[in-house]
Amino acid sequence: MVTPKKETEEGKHKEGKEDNDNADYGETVKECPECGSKNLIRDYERAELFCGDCGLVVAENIVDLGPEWRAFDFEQVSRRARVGAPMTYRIHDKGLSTLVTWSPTGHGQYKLKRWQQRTHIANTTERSFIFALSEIDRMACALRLPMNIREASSMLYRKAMKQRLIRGRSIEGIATAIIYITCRQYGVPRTLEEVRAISRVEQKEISRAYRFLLRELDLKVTPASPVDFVPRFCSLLDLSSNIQSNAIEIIKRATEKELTNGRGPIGIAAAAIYIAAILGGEHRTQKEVSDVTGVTEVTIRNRYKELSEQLDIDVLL
DNA sequence: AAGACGAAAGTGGTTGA
DNA sequence: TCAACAACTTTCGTCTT
Repeated sequence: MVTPKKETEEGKHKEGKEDNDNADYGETVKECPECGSKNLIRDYERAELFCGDCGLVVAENIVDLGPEWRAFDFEQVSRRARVGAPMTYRIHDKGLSTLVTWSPTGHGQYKLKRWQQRTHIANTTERSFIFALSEIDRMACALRLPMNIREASSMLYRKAMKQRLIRGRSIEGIATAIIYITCRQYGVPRTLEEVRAISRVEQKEISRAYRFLLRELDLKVTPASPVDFVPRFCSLLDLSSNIQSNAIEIIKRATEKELTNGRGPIGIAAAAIYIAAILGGEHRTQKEVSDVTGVTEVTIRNRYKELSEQLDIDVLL
């Protein structure tokens, strides 16, 4: 993710303003509009302000949204033009409903029948698309995801549909995988387990759809960083914010020493949190951390042994 | 009694011939 | 397509507090 450095003022005004209504939100907002939490975290590297409790991105400035974004130039252009109601991707026809008037004069029944046949296919795909969007919305709500992620998910689904990738596959599976992918792209990753819990399909199918989409849509999803999980896990464990920053510090040092290579990011995050909590006098048992993060106590032990030894951290219980 | 520890065997995904 | 492989899980007996 590359944060945009100051371009010319011109460019800022033309590009930025309409696309991101929360442009200066970050300076004023003090609590999460979604859950009311005051635990807001400022991430300068990613140029975003997000809620430590629900993961809601309150304000952000992300420009690099991946290669697929640019393909939708037309919509972006029409979005910038201040004409008509704002369009949203979460409505199946982008909010532009077409009213088909039927004239009693003309060729009557026969033509109507032809029209119905021709549009039958369109109607069924349309229907499944509506269903997919409602599913995306349902899951996004359940995961308390911010609006921008929901919109991005809807867009991705639309793209997959345009490329005829849905045919013969489960809508649920694809939709779930898309949620999973989008969370990753926005740096607020959910674990596979968390996503599975709110989905109607099993993990195996989510994984299959996930790999399939990455391949077919040629998406680049950088491996999740352990740091991305820390705020949410810490708040689930009811740990104070300085524990949180200590855990992130531990992860950064571990990354520098390349202790994280080839290890699962969640296990690293779990161990770092476990260590930071003990050092900060807010001890949590391995079981508690395990329950929240979804990695086993064994893995937490192994990671935390490695980290504490290699980083010379004395953890006295 | 609860938590931490670690050995050993099992599982699912990745890789390379 | 298959086997080797590494990370992680499951299970379980033991030690520590």
